[in-house]
Amino acid sequence: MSKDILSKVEPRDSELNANEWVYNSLCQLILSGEFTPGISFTFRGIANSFGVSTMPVREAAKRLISEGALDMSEKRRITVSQMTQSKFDELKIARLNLEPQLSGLALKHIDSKRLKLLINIDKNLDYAISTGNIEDYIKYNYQFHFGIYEAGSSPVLLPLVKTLWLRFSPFYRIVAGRAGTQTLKDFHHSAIDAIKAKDSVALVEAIHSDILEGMEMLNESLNE
Amino acid sequence: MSKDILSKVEPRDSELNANEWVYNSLCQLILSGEFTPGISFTFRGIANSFGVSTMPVREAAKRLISEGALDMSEKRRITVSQMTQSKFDELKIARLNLEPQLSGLALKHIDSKRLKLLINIDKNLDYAISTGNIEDYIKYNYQFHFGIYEAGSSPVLLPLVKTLWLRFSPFYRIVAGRAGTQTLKDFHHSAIDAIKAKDSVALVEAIHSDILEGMEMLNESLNE
DNA sequence: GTAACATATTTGTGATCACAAATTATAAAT
DNA sequence: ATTTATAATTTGTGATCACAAATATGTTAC
Repeated sequence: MSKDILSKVEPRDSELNANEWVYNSLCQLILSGEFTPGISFTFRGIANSFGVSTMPVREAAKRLISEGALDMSEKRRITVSQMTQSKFDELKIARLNLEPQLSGLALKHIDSKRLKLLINIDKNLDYAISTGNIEDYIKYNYQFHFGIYEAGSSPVLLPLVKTLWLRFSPFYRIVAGRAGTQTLKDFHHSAIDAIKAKDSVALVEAIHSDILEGMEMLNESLNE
Repeated sequence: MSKDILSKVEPRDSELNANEWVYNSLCQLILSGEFTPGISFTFRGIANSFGVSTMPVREAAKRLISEGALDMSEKRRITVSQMTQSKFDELKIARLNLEPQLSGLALKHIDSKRLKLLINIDKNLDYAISTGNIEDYIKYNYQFHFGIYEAGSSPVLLPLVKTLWLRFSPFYRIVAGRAGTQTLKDFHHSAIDAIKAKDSVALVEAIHSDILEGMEMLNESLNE
């Protein structure tokens, strides 16, 4: 792992344990599409990059392995998990069954301040789509979805869903450089309308459609 | 943690890493209802019980913490997570949305040998219900569900569902000693019939009903 | 008896070390 | 040039140590 990883990562909060800092940082790197599937590390390599010992790295990486985001596939090597069609299908099923429900639970906790935030994120997202900026698309798409999900406190479903995102996010990198984003319909507008109207059924439906579309885009790239 | 934990646990396979052995063992203890909610440990205590150093225990326990089965709530103490009504509701939602789907995916991979196994497990389950033996009920109920789920290889959904079971299983202990099991209808028979008929819709429906009933039983105990 | 304080012990965290196993690099042979 | 054999390096694993912070224990004072 290159030494300049630190520049792409939040500096360490003094109150944060080393292992939590490493874990959060690796999550951020995965979720932002910074890691390509197949890229590989070693504990010592990551430890050197972060300037810590191997101990906190082991805890952080092992956790990500158990969450399915990383693999210890070849022996003595930590890799970003490769995607397969069947894994992808399962991820799609899990997302479609959990995330709409989660958004439904969160709806009643979305206040006007958060709504304003979501509208702003969506504006950035629109721009990213129109300019084909896949990196910003990844970032704002994540912020939009979790901006909704995190409104309600869902200690079970929210971490579950986050592990799903950790698994498919590296594959946005595959669609980078293509014109894929420009063909996307924007179900986020429907979601925002539903939130304004406090219409739970409509919000669930919008999130469902959005997931379907996003995963379809990824699926097409997977089969080429 | 008492020293005789080793007697309740599979002996260590020589090919298994220490941390995997400890993890599997702790899972087994949790899933079998051996641990009561609120019971607390220390890394060193577990390490002594298993006769290993704290290293593999840290990895195993940290993983279970990240999976929501254990908590590091009070500082310097590892506990079996306490249940709350809202956590329980989320677990119910997650189970109802994932497990029926998972059983549907697995159906086509259930051969006659596995069907025979399931019928046998169900027989044991019936007996456990009729005699009010909650410990056997827990064991055979787990074997029945995962006997179905594990038929198909679902690398995403299966581990996800397992973490759900790790979270609610300790609460079967609460209903121990009550006559709760004797009032249970047996949706496992419906499930077996559906498997025999290779009827996916019926199987999904049976698993759904079974989860609903099982969680309802737990929910009643939670509110007393 | 009970509260307040000081002491002793235990805890999780992070770093370091030893080691066998796996990988990579090097040399030799055909 | 390609394969084979050997040496050197790197890897994950598990154990141990140091340490600050938290807990438990003992002691005193009222």
